[in-house]
Amino acid sequence: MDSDVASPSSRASSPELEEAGSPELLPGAPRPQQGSGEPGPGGGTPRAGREEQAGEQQQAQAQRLKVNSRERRRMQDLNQALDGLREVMPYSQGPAVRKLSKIATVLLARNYILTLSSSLQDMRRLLSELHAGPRSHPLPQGRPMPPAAAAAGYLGFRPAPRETPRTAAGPLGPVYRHYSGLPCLCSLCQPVPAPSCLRASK
DNA sequence: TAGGCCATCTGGTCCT
DNA sequence: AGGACCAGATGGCCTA
Repeated sequence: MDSDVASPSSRASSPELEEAGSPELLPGAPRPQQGSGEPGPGGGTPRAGREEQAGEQQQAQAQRLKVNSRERRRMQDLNQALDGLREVMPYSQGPAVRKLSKIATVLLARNYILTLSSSLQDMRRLLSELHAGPRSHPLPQGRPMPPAAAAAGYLGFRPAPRETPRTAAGPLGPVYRHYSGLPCLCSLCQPVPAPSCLRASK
């Protein structure tokens, strides 16, 4: 909830755009990059030609601003969606905890879903076994104990407690922590192919 | 100070 | 033609 959903940006890095006024072409953002320099050096056109050119430039500029604005909005929507995802993720949230990075959020969400699916399957199997034979032992002898408790933990998941038994300084960074009593969701403990950008390289 | 993360701009591509 | 999506580039902020 404390996320930056409402604010235009979560980081101070974003050059505060004047929402209503002139959003584009920020004062401190002269983008000299990419050879998008003036297209026409002015091929000897007289006054009329120059005015026409200026008009075209203005039009192109306006079009650019529009595209930029749309793109900005698109990215903000994406970030909102990510914030929504963070809100339901099992990691401690609060002012003292840094926000999960985007990539960590996505990876964690995937593992979370996988774990929930697995737990759900176990629960269903348990239920069907219970219904099948009332007198029989709910758990076959040789079978490894299903993580029923863990599943229950997930199904009735509460915001993680303060205590953090051990930390994972892995791909998910210092933000994510392992919690006692809950199967780990991080990519260290789950077979999730970590993208190259996350592989420990230093 | 280096590296991580991020927001933004921009050009390209694809789709409607 | 216009919009959505994507990826590369750039520069700012923050932390170890």
